[in-house]
Amino acid sequence: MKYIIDSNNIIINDSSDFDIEHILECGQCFRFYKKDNRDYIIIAYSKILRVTQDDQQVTFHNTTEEEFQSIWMKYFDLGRDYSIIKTTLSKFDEHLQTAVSEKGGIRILQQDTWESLISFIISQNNHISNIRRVIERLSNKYGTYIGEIEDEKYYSFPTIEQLSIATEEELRALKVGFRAPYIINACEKVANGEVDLETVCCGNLLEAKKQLITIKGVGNKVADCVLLFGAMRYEVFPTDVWVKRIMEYYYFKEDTKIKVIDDFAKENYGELAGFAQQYLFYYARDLQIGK
DNA sequence: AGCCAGGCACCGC
DNA sequence: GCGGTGCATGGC
Repeated sequence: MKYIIDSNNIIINDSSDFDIEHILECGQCFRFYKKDNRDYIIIAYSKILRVTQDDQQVTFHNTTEEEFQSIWMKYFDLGRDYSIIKTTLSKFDEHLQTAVSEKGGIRILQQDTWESLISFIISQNNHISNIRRVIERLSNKYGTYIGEIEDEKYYSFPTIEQLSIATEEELRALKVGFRAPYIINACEKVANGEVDLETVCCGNLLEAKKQLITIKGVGNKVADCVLLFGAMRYEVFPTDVWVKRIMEYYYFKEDTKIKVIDDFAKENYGELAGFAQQYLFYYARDLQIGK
């Protein structure tokens, strides 16, 4: 995607496949702050970025070309042509076509694998607003101070080493609830190499998933989220309550096992299953479909 | 007040 | 292997 440099800002003029609200509010990431309509502060890779958008353009504030190329191009997946993905998915059926049309500004962020692992452990049986608050508390306590905007201080997501010092009592004090031992177990298994993030990220997919679900508190769905949102494994189809509901509502017309939905998605959407999932999830949740 | 949330571990069968 | 239940917390 082409960009232009305007003093301290980087600007994109073609935003047909980029909507900062869709990208952030679609449930894939948790470390952002809405300052105004289509005006967000994002924390990722130990950096703070402000993004604003209007009808003409997207502006990435106060960043350099070097930082933009090395971090944000990748983070926002700007090297990928989403118009092809959307066209392909729209051809499958009218429901997917509607979801893609309504939520066409979604892009799947290339987030950090470790941060995704902990974040989606926290996400289980939880509301997105609460997930975000818990992750913010974790970052404030165990992460590194990375700067401030308008008197608000921001902290990076804790590294494995930083989070490994946390005790169960401390974590419970941050209101992670029953997930406290899960986080500790994730720290242990990643630190001692039983779970190799390099494998999760770039190795054999089945081996990656096998390793992930050895962690207490990581089952099929959390593993799939880590693989999709933290490891660019676009062939996985995380099926949560919302995806289950919309798939039952549109396709199966009855209570359906997750395995059946998963197989259906893989067979139909193939390499694009992860993208399909995200359009469907955001669309369904926004409209409360099937609830 | 009771139900639910981007589920999972644990238990009984 | 499969289905039921409890789980911390907060919002509605």
